Amino acid sequence: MTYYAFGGFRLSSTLKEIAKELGLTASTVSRVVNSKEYVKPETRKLVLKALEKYNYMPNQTARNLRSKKTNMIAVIVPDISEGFISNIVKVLEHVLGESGYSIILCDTNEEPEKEEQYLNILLQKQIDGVIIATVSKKPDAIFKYFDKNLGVVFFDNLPNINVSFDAVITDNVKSSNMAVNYLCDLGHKKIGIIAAKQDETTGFERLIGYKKALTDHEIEISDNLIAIGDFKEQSGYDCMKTLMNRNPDMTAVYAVSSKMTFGAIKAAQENGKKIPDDISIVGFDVHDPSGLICPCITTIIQDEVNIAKLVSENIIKGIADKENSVKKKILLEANLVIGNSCRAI
Amino acid sequence: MTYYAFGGFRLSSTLKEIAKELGLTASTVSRVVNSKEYVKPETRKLVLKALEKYNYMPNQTARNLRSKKTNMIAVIVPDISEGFISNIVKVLEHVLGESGYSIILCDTNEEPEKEEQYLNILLQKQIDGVIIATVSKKPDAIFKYFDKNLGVVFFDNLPNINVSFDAVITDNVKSSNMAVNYLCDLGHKKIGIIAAKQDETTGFERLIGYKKALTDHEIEISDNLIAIGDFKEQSGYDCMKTLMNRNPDMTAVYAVSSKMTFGAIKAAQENGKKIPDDISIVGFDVHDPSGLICPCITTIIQDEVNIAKLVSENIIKGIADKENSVKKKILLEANLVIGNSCRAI
DNA sequence: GTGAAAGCGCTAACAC
DNA sequence: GTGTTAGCGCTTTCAC
Repeated sequence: MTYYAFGGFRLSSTLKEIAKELGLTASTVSRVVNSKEYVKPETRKLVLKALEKYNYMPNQTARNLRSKKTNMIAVIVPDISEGFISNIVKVLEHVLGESGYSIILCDTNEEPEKEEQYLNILLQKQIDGVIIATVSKKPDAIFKYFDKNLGVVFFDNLPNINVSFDAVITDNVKSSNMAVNYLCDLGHKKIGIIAAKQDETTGFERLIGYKKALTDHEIEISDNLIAIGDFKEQSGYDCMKTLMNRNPDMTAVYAVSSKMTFGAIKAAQENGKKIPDDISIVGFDVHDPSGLICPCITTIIQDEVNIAKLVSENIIKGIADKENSVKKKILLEANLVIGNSCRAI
Repeated sequence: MTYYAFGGFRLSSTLKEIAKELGLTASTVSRVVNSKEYVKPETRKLVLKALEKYNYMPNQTARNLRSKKTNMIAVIVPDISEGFISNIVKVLEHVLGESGYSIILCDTNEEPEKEEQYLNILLQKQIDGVIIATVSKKPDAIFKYFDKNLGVVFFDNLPNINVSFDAVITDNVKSSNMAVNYLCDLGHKKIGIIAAKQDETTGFERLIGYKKALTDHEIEISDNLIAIGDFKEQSGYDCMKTLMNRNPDMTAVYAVSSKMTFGAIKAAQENGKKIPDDISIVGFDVHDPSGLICPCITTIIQDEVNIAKLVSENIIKGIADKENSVKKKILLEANLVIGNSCRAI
């Protein structure tokens, strides 16, 4: 087995050092490093050999200072351990990496204040752009950090503010509509919803879609069938209990987040309800990497890959052409993935 | 609703500009910014007001260049969408953030070559440290990037090399031992293992633990009961098929990764085997955020929070005292979480 | 207490 | 073709 001293051959030489070694000047060496013209072929060869010999690596910090670019993009998310988020982050990292960007990951743990703290640090770090799934209720607090030198793209949830900005999101109204239509078409009339915070666009729009579907099917909207949670499992559980209490005749429930779906199912099972025999369930963002969840849950699945690709595309555009890039909101369609958590009635 | 021009109040002024405004010099303003002594109280007050007025933010790029520190730590992982990894990354980000570090996330997608590519870029970016769950088979290729200016901590899988380095890992031998002991104690004699790549320490050591448990229980080790996968679901499926073919009398299987466990279960179910009635299964790293997987799988769960905390602690130490910090390997115990995928025999 | 000067490592405009 | 110079924004001696 080969023996190594910890630490390999990095000598971390500078342009100047190498130039001195060769009796040249930093400019010339720089020209070679950056493959610029106007260097005598022989000189170039000499320099290249020295670069190799000293294992030269350009110091990006110095370059950043000069170019006022860092090739770093921050990705601010509420919870990296959530499937929907980590799937998107994975693609973001991959696609943006191919364009030479590195990703600074910031997990706010769903705490709005942390978004501000992060933005403060990140701007000092001179990042080129920020991709953010915000949970903030105070768009002012966030927007004040954005200036023309920063590319910004929102995804998942949007700030509730009257300014144009770039965003890539799922058409939440349409998705919910699809989910609830599906239940209506199966013959359900008493359909509950476990919605979410109405001051977040995701929560708000998903409720709209539910109402629209009912209206389209000429089913009356009843407040008794609407419960508002906070995206987390416990609230799904609590909401489900409430809904079941209030509506003994409810035959289906639509829950607008994965964790609330899990909570709802546990509440139903605890009350002795079988899924889908006694109650049908449609979820949102329910990922099952195991493929072993039973019953297999019918759920809305967002187009994570394309969300990430479009976010990447737009942040790159936004960084390249800060002044003129037209701010736009891109809506993607989601899919209803049919499992066996719903039955016809 | 308030109206905003996109872009808030950032004026991105420099020390020099502010100094000029006040008829002072950058040094003095710098002293105030950095809360240094030797500034007349009145001057300080004046400067503070100006800093506020112009919303001064120090340019970290410039500071980095000067201080040769960036307060950035790279985290290189094979797959951020895997539960074990994202749980650890979440804690790392949180703990290291509290110490003023930002995290650059690098997902290698299990491709060893990408580790080298990343390290190359990261070193140019002058990161202070790197935390890495390597998948590389050529430790040389990685080690050559590590010098005394870089804090390095390994976790999960270790490079197979004769150099001392910092690492925090689960005691794989002991964990496997625990898993297989459990099966033995339930009375199983014909216990299969779906192990993993023997050139990765994780794969290698988990097989050792299996053998040790059998030996301790005076059960003969049979090659027929050993299948080697690659951590992924398909291989778990394939290995399970092979094991079942070769050993019709096999009553239990231990799979050393979550995805292989899922694959194995599907293969078993496809062959009409009920779990745990016909075959008992113990998995590794099987996370079920839904709590709805049935049967609930008995599995080894690593102590992710403490792994992340110890990694953080050690990378910080390693960065602070590069020369003298003693390189050490920290072994943590895992837990066997009992579900209902195993039965006594 | 404050300023002047140098320099972190690199690049680019301008000279020669 | 190559060197000289200046400067990105900041910190830190060293003078005064």
